[in-house]
Amino acid sequence: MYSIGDLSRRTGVKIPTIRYYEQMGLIAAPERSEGNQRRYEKRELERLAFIRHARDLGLSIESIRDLLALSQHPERPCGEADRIAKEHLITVREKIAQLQKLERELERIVACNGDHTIGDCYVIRALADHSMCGSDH
Amino acid sequence: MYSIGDLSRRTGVKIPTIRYYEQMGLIAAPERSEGNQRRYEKRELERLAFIRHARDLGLSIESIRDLLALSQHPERPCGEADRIAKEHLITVREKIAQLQKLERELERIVACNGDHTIGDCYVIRALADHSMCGSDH
DNA sequence: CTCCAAACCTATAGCTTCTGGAGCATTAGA
DNA sequence: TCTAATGCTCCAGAAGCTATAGGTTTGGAG
Repeated sequence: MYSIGDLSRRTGVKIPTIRYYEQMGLIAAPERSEGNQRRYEKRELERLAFIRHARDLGLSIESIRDLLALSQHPERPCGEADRIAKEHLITVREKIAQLQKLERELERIVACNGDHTIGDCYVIRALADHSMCGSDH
Repeated sequence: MYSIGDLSRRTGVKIPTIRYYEQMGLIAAPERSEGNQRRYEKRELERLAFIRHARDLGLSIESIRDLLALSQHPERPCGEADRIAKEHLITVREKIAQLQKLERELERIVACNGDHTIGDCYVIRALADHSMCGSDH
């Protein structure tokens, strides 16, 4: 039996976050001690570790909820779990591409040395005038 | 004189967002018509375009507030504006690196074909068991 | 057994950056 | 003059937590 603090230390999920997950229905309400404190079993530790890992990978609470539901049915084909992961991979790649565009633009903007005045600062001018942009964001 | 709708169409910033920016102090409360509707001048259109552009680049409201304050003092040296942009470039690069790590891990996870059952699905197993990860996130 | 600090409880509010709706007022054009 | 489009304020919600206040329980030391 683990207290909520044990669970937190073992998974790296903060205590209020564990309670939040319970409220959101990601983990079931656990047993309570006589004094009304949460007492968890190993099963719940594993489930929380699963959630933690998936969150680290950037999956949404919704996706995780779906994956958890799927994992309750080991006999079903796993195409759906695959689809969720693949879909997420696509959004991760899109984010990377977008950030790289921003990186290029920021590099251009930052090319100023900071040794002149705001009046002719490239940072300020670039932000004020979109037409100076190379890309089409 | 532009109505809030004109401003919205010209900058691509949604109407409630414009009102939100006013509330947050990013743009000044404009003149009002006799019937209490907002009436903007060209100056405010430019300021909003500046904000829009900076938001597109992912700058926080706080950073934008700083840049706007700086742009009010064209005589000052622009090192500060530079610093903000450079700092942002660093965080953008960090985000890219992190997402690329996730990309690699997801690629590994997704290598399954979806033609078997949840019980032995790599997606589910990989999420349940952190030790299967290559990287150290 | 008693005591006390650490850990736990609930409830609520706040963070960030908007977005949307309800219910009513104004404006612009036919 | 009429009416559709647009605008107003206020409030709630989304995501995913985090923090605070004010109180209770637990576990170990003496």
